[in-house]
Amino acid sequence: MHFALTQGFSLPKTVTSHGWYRLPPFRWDEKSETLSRTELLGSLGAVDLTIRARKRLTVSSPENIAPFRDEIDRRLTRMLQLHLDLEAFHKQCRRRKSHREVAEEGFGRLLCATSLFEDAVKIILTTNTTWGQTVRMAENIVEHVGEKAPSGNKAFPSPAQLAATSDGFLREKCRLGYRAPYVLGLARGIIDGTLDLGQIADTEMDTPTLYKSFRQLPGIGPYGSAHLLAMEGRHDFIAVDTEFRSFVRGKHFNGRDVSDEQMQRIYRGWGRWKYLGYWSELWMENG
DNA sequence: TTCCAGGGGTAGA
DNA sequence: TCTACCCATGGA
Repeated sequence: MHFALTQGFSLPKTVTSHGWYRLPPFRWDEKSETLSRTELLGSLGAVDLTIRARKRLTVSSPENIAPFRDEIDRRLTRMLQLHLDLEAFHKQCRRRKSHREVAEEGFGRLLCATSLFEDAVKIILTTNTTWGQTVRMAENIVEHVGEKAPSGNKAFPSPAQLAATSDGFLREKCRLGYRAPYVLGLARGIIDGTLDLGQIADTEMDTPTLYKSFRQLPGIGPYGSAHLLAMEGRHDFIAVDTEFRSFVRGKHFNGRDVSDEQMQRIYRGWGRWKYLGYWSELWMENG
């Protein structure tokens, strides 16, 4: 199955744009530049998908996925932010000596899950913990709750599958700690209809409204909401976390202790591309 | 032991 | 609107 690609798209740069590719059900093979994922796909249940990009995007699977072409197209578009027009951001990068490399390399697309639900859950798993524990929590959820494909690989659970677990199970088996009620509240809210993700992530909303909308989700605060916005391709808000603070303090303030507001002010000139302005600096620093 | 990590919810001011 | 405090977990 093939899909057209926009010019300048790079699969490895998009995949490794941040840590998401280390969280199951993503599997990334750096050598062959192949991204794999196990997806719940309608009547097929859990199926393995393998994604490569040369001149176009190629998706292959051991199952007959042809009837699901439109659905796969929608999911890959979200996952790789294929709809995102980065020209205005790259234009700003070209104007700054410090960021020319960002435009030349085509950086700016972030790897996302194939659904807002999965991204929201994973963002909850990143809060107030180490990255190693986030990875472990995601592994536990996929291992203990995810549906198994014929290969043995497992998919990320659906809202219904997570809603059917319990607080005790998510704490004891998945080691979520106090995050358990947030994840459960999110899943159960979707199932009982009190949370409508389609309505909450209404693409017609202006960005500040969407930011407030995401903050209604359990366990999603200012950091999580800004992160979810970036995954919707909106970069007006910066997700301020300990990594942002330590990076900006070191790069722009000689290690001095300054307020979050002062740190965010550094990126004011980026307009609607503030988060990518910061994120691209982090990306350049990490090679 | 104590601290704290890619924060968020809540009560009280 | 702002601040202080609590929240599970596990590595340093």
